Order: sequence, then structure tokens, then C-alpha cells
Amino acid sequence: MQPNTPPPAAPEHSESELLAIRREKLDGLVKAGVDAFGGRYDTTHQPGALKANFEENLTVSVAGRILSRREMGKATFFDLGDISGRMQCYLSKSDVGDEAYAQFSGLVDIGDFVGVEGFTFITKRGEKSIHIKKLTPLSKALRPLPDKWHGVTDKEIKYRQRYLDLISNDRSREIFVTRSKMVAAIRNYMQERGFMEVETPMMQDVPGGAAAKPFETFFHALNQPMFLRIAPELYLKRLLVAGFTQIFELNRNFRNEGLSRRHNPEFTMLEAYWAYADFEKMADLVEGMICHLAENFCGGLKIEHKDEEGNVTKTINLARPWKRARYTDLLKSIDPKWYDYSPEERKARAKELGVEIGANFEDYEVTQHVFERLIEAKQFDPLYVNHCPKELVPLAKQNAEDNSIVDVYELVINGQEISPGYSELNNPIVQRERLEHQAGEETQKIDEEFILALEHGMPPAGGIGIGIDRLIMMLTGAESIRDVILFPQLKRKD
RNA sequence: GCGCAGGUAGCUCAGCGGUAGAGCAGUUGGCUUUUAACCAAUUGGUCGAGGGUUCGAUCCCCUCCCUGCGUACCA
Repeated sequence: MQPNTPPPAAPEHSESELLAIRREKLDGLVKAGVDAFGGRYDTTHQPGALKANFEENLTVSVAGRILSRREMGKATFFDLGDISGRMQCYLSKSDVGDEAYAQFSGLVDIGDFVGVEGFTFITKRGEKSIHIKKLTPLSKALRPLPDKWHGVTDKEIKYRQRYLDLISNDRSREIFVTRSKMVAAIRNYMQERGFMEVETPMMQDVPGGAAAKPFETFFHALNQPMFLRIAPELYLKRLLVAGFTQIFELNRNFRNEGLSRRHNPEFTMLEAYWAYADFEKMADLVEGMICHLAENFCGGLKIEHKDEEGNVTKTINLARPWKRARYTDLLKSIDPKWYDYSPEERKARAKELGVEIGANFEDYEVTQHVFERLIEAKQFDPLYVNHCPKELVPLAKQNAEDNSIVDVYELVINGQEISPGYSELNNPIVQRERLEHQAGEETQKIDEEFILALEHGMPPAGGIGIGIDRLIMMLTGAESIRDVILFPQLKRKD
């Protein structure tokens, strides 16, 4: 409202010297008649984009944050940067005059936003640069930037003050730019194949579509509890009933569970349904999509993960066709007699294999733990695990020939579940039984409105979910889900 | 929830019973094609919080907070 009024001075005892000095410089700018927190500034290029498509002797107007400076008496070099990258600028006293140069030297800091007008040139050392004719301070930074060389390494600062991480760490910037492009490409991929994007409720009366603890909230106008969705599934299926044949939703789910390197309570999921398709057709769709992303953004189907020093730690080969294998065959590859044992023998064998087994585990859980530890965790190249036992996936269609298994796949890449796919259950009678069975265990309510919709008839359909965060991790080589989520959940700090 | 590691200057880190150090950033001076610019000088710390042991605690012990990793939970 009143940019030319200096803000009131903070009490001295609580303000560090660094901040005090910057406040003084701010006052200096204001006294010189400069709008220290300025307004519109028309630019011709972004700094990083200009450098990437460089031409000499171009008249340009560029704005950005000063990221480093090299002062040499009557001339100064500094780097101007934003999300696009950085570009060197050259400012000399003879170009802008004594007064403007003194103002820059004395009152403009690393961290400040400035706009520059001038022309492009290449320095003696070969650096693409802007020769400044006019410099305009655009916004004063009252706090210093992180270390110019190391950037932010403290994980807590990195996540709580993500902007500092993004200003100072190239790698973080790259990951989030890539993520954004990939998400856009996923939407295009689906739309080009006839899928329509829809939006269904995130606030639900009955949280369904997955077995997870929901976050609860309260809706005052209706005087009733509400839940953040754990999955959009039951609403998307209502749309299949409505006659939509190809739909997807790409948005957030919320699960009230633990945090880990692979889990964030709010995470992004692509869910898609395709009427008259089955889980195999969905697998083809997913395989095509992930390869499309790798080819466009990762330079090919070989994905290399690297450590801090840049050494390759693992290579994921996405070459098609992807391996498809039955759940039971995979377990037989661990122990050919696995399914010949009694449940007690299986428990003993699992422990022998070094897998921790809880005292109260059901037989299928013992098998599932062996699967997770000895197959999934070691599987880096894509593997479609299909025909899983029905206990693991109670909402999918049972196999026509063997009712102990269901028609689903679970896609494993990078040692993680990336995507499940189903031939969807569309029999309302069986669906009710399954939900009641589940509700009995979990003391959950049944979504009667959903059953009502199914009773009106839902076409046979294939469905998928893709954990977008984990997919981005796999494709960018991020080791933690926090490195692909801009603002991951952290405990509040008082 | 449990286990392990960590929290020291604005940032990156060293010190680990004798009262706090470096590099960068900052400040002052010099330098008109530098780029982790350079040269010289210099400011800056309730050593995460609270309690205890000790003549003396950043350092040892206890409790708590925050972070990371692992584990548990997790269709």
C-alpha cells in the first residue's frame, strides 16, 4: 500500500547484525526515492532461457534474483537467476554513472531482485553475459541466501523453507521442473487416448476405495463429520454407471498413516477407468505411458540413479515388453515347494529365509511378507505381478477359472509398488458382501450410495492407480518421496 | 510407537571437560572482462531446550523438542 514508507525498526536485541544492515540499506533505497518493493517490470527473456538460446548483441530486458557477485572496483559481475537458470550480468561505472553505480554497490545485496536492460555479449573468458545499461532494484531481500557453493543441505531447512532449496540447489530445481512437465505429459497422454479428466469429491461422507485410516474433519453447515478421501475410486465408478467410458482423475489422496522415505500422508494418484477393458489392457496403457515419459524426459529407457558424487548406483531398464509373472510362480521361484507346505511350515520357512513374521499373521500375510521382502524389494526393472490372491485385493474381480485369485496386476519398479491395475468388480451383490466383510473387520461404514449406483449397472471395466510421487522418484532418481513433493509434511515446530 | 545418528555464527562444517574455530556470506579498503574472482583487515555464537554431575559442561548423565535413516503400521 505504501511502499515508500520504511517499516518500523524491529527491537535491536532480537535482530541480528546481518538483518540490521539490510534494513539500513532498505532505508537508503527509500531515501534515494527507489521503490524498494517495486511493481511491474516488463522483460524480454528469462535469465536461464536467454542463456540457453543465446545470441550476441541482442537488446534485452531481464529480471531475477542476484545469486552471486564479483565486485572489481569500478565494475561488477553478478549472476541473475530464477527457475529457468542463471545468467551473468556486467555492470560498469562508466555505463550507468557514479551515482547509480554507488547505489548498486552500497544498497543492493545478493538475494535482491533486480531488473536489467542492456545488450548481450560474451566475455573474454567466454561467459555469455548481459552488458547492463540500466539497472532497476525490484525487491529488497532482508535476509541472506544460503551458502553460495553448498546450497542448503540441512534437510529441515530444505523442506520447511523449500524456496531456499530451490534458489540454491540446481538438482532440486530440475526435479520439480521435470515433475511438472511429466504431470502435464501424463494428462496429454491420457487425453490423446480418449480419456476425459474429471474431478470428484475430496471431502467424503464415507471414505472408500481403499483400506486406510482417513483424516477426519467436521462440516459445520451440515453438522456432520467428513473425511478427506483416501481414494477417488467409488466416485469414478459412479461415472462408469453414468455412461462415461474413459475417465481419469489426477489429484491428491490423504491417508492418516506413518511418514517414511516412501510415504507422505497426502500423495498424488492417477486413477483411470476404461469401460469394457480388463487389467491386461490397463497394463499395456501404463507400460506405454511410463515409456513415453522416460523417452521424452529421461533421454531413453535406461534410467540411472546416482549418488551425491554422481556415481551410478542403480540402473532401471524400462525396455519393452515388460515382464509379467504370476504371483504364485514368483513365490515358487523362491522355494519350489512353497505351496506344498502347511501354514506352520511356511511360517518356519519364512523365518529361515530371514523374513520377519508377526505372531498373529494369517497364512496369506506370511506369503505376502516373503513376496515383499524377497521379490518386490529386489525388483528394479518393471515387473507386472498378476493373479494375486484374492485376500490381498478384495475389490477386484475373481478369476473365471480359479476363484482363489483375482484379475489384477501389481506393477513393481525400483523395488516399490508403482501401480495396481484391476478388472473391476461390477457385481453389486458380490460387492456388498465384500464390503460387509471388510467393514466387519475395520468397523467402517459401507458407502450405500455407491452400492445403489452399482445396482443400476456398471459396465465391465479395467481400472488403474498410479502413485505419481513414486513414479517421479523412479524416473528422476530421487531417493526420498520428500525430494519430489514441494512441501512434504513435517511435524510442527513451536 | 521403537532403535540408531544428528542439532555449534546467516549458510557449510571442525572442536567433544579448561570457558568457541575455519570457509563462504556480511562490514571496511584496493582492483573496469570476473566467475567458488582476487588481495588486506574485520564484525558476528544463551554450542536445540530444561535439569543434573563437576572447582569448571558445547563436551559426561537424565528428560524433552526437532530432523534424518531403519523398523513397525500401511489394499
